[in-house]
Amino acid sequence: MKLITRDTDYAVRALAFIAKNKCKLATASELVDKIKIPRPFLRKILQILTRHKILLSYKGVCGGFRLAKDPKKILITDLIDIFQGRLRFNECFFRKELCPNRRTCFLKKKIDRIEGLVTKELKSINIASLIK
Amino acid sequence: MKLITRDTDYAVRALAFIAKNKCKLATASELVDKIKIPRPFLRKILQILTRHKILLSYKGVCGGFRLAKDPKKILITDLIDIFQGRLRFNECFFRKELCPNRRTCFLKKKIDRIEGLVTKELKSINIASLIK
DNA sequence: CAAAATGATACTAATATTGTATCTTTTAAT
DNA sequence: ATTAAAAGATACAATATTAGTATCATTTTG
Repeated sequence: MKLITRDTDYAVRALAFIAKNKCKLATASELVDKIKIPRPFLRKILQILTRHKILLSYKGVCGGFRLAKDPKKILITDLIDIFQGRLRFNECFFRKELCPNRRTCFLKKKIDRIEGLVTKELKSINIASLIK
Repeated sequence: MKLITRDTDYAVRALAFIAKNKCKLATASELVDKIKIPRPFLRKILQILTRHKILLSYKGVCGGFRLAKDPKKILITDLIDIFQGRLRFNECFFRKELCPNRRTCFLKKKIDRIEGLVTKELKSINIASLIK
C-alpha cells in the first residue's frame, strides 16, 4: 500500500521547484525538464493545482505558474486531499446488523487512532519545509 | 485511501468468529451465514488463510476450519501482509539523478516515521483482542 | 457409493491509477 | 493584425489493483 500516489508526489516536486524559483514564473516545459515527468501528465497536475488555488497561472507568451500562497501554508495533506481524496483509513465494510457495536468496536477505535496519528504527522509537512 | 481492504477485513471477521467458536470446526457455509460475504470470495479467503497456516482445514463431511494458533498471535499486520502486501508508505518515484539527497530527504524521513508509527499501532491489534 | 466438506486454479468485472491527445483561449512581441 | 508560446478544458486509453465468480478435483464420513 502506498501513502502517496504518483500524482501527489509529482505535485510536491513541482511545487518545491516553483517555490525555490520565487518570483520568476515557472513554465510547464521548464518543469518537465527539471523533474522528468511526462509533459501532458504534468500539465494536468498543474491545471488541477491552479483550479484548487495552490498555483496562480498566467497565460500567453511569457506566462507560467507561481505559488498562490506562502509555501508554509501548502500542506502535504492538502495535496493528498486533492489528488487522492481524504484519508479514510477506517471504512468499515459491515452494516449495522452485522456490527451492532460499532461505537464500541475495538478495531474501529484503533484505526481511527492511527488515522489521527498519520494526519497529525502529515500536517507537519509543508512545501517550505521541503526546500530548505 | 484505505488502510484495510475488503479481503483483509473479511478475514478478520471470519477469524474472530472462528476464534469465538473455539473447539468446534466452522464451515464456510456457516460463516457465509454469519458474516454475509459472497460465498466464493469467502472460500478463497479461507483457502489463503489455510495456505498461510493461520487456519487448519479439515476436508470431508464433518470438515471445516479452526485456528492454527493462539488468536493472540494472529496480528492484523499478518493479515495485511497476506492480502495487501507489506506496507510501503514510502515509495519514492524519483531516480537518483533527480533526488541526489535521498538519504537526507526530509519527505522520506517523515514518511518512514509515519510508517513506523502505523506498523507499531497495527501490531498491537490481534484476533484475541477483537473478541473480548 | 453419495453427500458434504475443502483444494486448486482460471476467469471476469469494477474501480483506481497513470497517463495521452486534441483542441481552445490568452498574451507578448513583431 | 499575425504569430508563437504559453495555459485551459476535456475526452480518451492503458495498466494495475481490488473484488468477486465459476468449475472441477480431492477427501472424508455415513
